[in-house]
Amino acid sequence: MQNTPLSRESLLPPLAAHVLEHGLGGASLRPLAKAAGTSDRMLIYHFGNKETLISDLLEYIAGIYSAGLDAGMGTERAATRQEVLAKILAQGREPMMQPFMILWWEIVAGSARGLPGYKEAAGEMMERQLAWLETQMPVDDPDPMGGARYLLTLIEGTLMLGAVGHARTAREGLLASDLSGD
Amino acid sequence: MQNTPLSRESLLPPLAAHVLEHGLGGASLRPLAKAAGTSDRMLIYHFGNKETLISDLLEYIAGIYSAGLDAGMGTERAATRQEVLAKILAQGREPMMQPFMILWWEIVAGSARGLPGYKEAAGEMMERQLAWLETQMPVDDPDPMGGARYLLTLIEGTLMLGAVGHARTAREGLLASDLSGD
DNA sequence: AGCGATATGTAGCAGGTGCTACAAGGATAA
DNA sequence: TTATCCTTGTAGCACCTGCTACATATCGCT
Repeated sequence: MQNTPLSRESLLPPLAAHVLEHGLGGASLRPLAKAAGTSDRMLIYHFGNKETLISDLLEYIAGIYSAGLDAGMGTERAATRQEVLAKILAQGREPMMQPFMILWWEIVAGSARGLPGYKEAAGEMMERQLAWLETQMPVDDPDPMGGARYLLTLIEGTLMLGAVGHARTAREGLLASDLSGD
Repeated sequence: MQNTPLSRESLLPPLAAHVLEHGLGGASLRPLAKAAGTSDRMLIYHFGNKETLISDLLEYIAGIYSAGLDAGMGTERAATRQEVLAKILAQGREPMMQPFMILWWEIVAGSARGLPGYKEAAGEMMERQLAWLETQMPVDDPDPMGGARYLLTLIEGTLMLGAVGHARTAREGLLASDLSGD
């Protein structure tokens, strides 16, 4: 036995990578351990049980998502709500974000079903996205707080429709909104 | 061995009931079979394998969802888009719809991950909801088709935020939309 | 040097997983 | 009656599941 001892902190990054690639639902200890270069035995030792592991992992993933949001975009503001929306939807379509988007719906599902740790992680991510959205609102927006919430609702609806193959429906819907530049 | 032989059709209702209660993710053959009063052996016999079973089950669930939509609401039209939205969101909050709402996010997650059968079921449900929504649009709406798509996007975003404990965020967002009666 | 706490490897347990082999019941057709 | 097919029950297989018992190595402390 050698080198730096494992710890929750050192284990979480490879675990998160594995979950981002393969999902949460089918995640079981032995594949997770293999991805982290350890054994299931050690995962249980460091996290206590699987439930805690998943909770900690979700919290960690929420953290890197938030950090990615903060770092991901410059400070130039959009001029209209419509531009903000377009910018964010374009960002969500980036290939780099894809594993995240896919995982996101699993987190929502777990949250809806009340699985431990899921709602906290999902709520945190929403909060961060909302906060970030507020900073992106046009400077002359009459109601930046409310507008950010409105856009968030539209964004999530659009993403959901995209996830089930109805991206076009959402696109056509946005054209019929007050955002379409009428 | 006795009475009416089993068939896919006779098996699907109890299977759907079980899945609506316990979810799709952890659904395994033996509990499913028990819920249907049979053995895993017979489920495989009638459906071939688990994947086909789940696909057929999703299709069936999409069907009963559609039927529920058709039967669920009267024909009196709302006068404004806002009223349509409020009516639908109220319907979604009904306790009877809760198992459906919870299952829905699992279907979305499976659809996003590309699991077989999920996208078809999710797409079908969206299509039905959209069609139904179009019939509910105000008679004097300038763009019923686009408006229905716009409302669908808002609805799904609102439901998602609700699923992760941010119902309030969505509510405040809707107040900042053009629907708020300004 | 000795001791206790921490960290890890090896083996294994009881139970669950999808699925299959085999046999047999019952209905139907010849 | 006999043959055939459809349907079902009983056992079981190989594998995976989370988790644990036990032994052992390593490190800091006294």
